[in-house]
Amino acid sequence: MRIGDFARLGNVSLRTLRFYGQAGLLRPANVNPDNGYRHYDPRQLAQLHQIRMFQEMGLTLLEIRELLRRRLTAAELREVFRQRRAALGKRMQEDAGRLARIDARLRALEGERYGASPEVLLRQTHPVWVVSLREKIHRYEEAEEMFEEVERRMGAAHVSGERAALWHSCANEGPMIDCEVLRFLKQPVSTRGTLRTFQLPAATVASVFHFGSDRTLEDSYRTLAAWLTSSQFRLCGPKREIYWVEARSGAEVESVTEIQFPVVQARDAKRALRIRAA
Amino acid sequence: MRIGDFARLGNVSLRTLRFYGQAGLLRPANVNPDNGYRHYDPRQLAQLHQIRMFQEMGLTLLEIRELLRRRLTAAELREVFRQRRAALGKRMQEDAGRLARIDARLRALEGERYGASPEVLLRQTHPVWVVSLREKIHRYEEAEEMFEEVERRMGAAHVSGERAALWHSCANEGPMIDCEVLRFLKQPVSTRGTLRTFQLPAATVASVFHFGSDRTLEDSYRTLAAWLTSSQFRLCGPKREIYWVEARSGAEVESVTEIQFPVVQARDAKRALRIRAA
DNA sequence: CTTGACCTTGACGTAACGTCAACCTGTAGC
DNA sequence: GCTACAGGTTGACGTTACGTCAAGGTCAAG
Repeated sequence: MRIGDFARLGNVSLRTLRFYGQAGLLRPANVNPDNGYRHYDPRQLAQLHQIRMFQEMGLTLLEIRELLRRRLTAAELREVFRQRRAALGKRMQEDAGRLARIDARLRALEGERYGASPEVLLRQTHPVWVVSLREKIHRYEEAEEMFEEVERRMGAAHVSGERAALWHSCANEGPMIDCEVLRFLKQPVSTRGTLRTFQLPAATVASVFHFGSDRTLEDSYRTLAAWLTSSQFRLCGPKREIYWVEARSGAEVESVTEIQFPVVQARDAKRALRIRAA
Repeated sequence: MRIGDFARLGNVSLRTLRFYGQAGLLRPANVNPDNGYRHYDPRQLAQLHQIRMFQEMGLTLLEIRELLRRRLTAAELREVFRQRRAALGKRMQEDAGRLARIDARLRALEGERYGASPEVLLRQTHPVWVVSLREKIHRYEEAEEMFEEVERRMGAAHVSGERAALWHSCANEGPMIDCEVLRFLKQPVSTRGTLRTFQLPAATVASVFHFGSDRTLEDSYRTLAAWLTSSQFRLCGPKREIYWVEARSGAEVESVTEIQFPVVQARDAKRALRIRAA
């Protein structure tokens, strides 16, 4: 059986078969030494389909080759499949999140009559280690002192990351502001007293970047709030601020502040999704 | 802001930033002509995150570049997202199938005490156009005549694909065998009378390849039946046989027959899966 | 003998970077 | 002024699983 016929039966391209041969996955049963023609045994059809099956499960050709070459024990095989299962499950989880975010952007586009907010990003954050100090304060300016206290108590060595803050409650929600100031860390460190070290969890956040003076920060908050009400997401944790770049007196550096609203899909949105999927 | 700082803030590698620059996606705000150093404006952080967001939705860098370069209308943007949504949905569907098949193989490994059946494949078939003739017959041998009738009535031009058959009921299920013989087609053709043309639907099938005489075909059926009872799948349609290679008298060619059992997950397996996912 | 289908090897392209290698720059400490 | 050394540069090659030429050899039919 020549390569063309074999490829037709196996529903693969000639290139694929030549590639499998070269990769040591599925060599032709014999090769005519005069003209180099590859000849396949019809029995190899089963092998070809086996390879395609493993491939479809997400194994790489290298893994498949090893799997076929060294006769694996049942335990090893099980381990391979379990790993594949886990990876697939993870990807499906992530895809579900991606799908939700795309839906959110689609809905934002529907409500375009207000002139949309292309500057609002909807993304996943990574978990990050932080050291924090939480206090109730009267004015936002007091946060500065809190940062300075954290930095004094930690020493310069450990606090290499950016400043950030969690606003557990804001000025318009009561008489006091519940503020938690953070510094990002590279590794967890041990802390005592009022200083806490923990891993700021990953989250889906709606975020905007604010450039320039803090006096106009309110505008960005309003943008985010407007986005939130028109989306099918709801706030699910304290608002975050990250001070990526801070203006320094003297140097002409503009500050860059990111405002993040951690969000989850509202309950009715999830239900709608499940119906659509079914 | 030099490239290293910008990369740290944006949580990307230097290589990535250089690549984005070269790809015209995100060029440094300015480049020192003396030493070639790239300098980024902190404002570009928002652009970088926007790019990463689109990328995470599954857009290619090329698409993102076009999307950012030509200011798209809301309608065009919506179309892009809708397409992404559809692709993601499709992948999630497929992944669900893959996951089920991996689970099936894992379960097969658990029940290894019987010596497993590594020759049983569990795979997806593609839809394929066929012409068919269905009749009730007494003995399997009569199928041969049915094939000959189909081929006579179709003419050689159209029936270029392999022979195959659907067994709606077999000898052990009643006095008559309900047999539908098929020939694969490249394109649909119009047929009259008892000949039907339709697209054999895609399916998840458990299959084995049988080599050699039909007299031992029963063995392969038994293998598949054993696999089926130990799996959490159940038959969901007529058994299929595909005659990939047919022995010809004279030539020393062994025949190759594939037996396919179309299957779906049993109801309890689906429930178990849903619980595990939740 | 020609035609056309089929086969060969070899080379390059894909997407989004990772990972060297070889070399240049800027700053800090002595 | 010299020396580290951290940080920058370009350039090239590797990754996966093939697709897509290009240039040329082989085989069966008419």
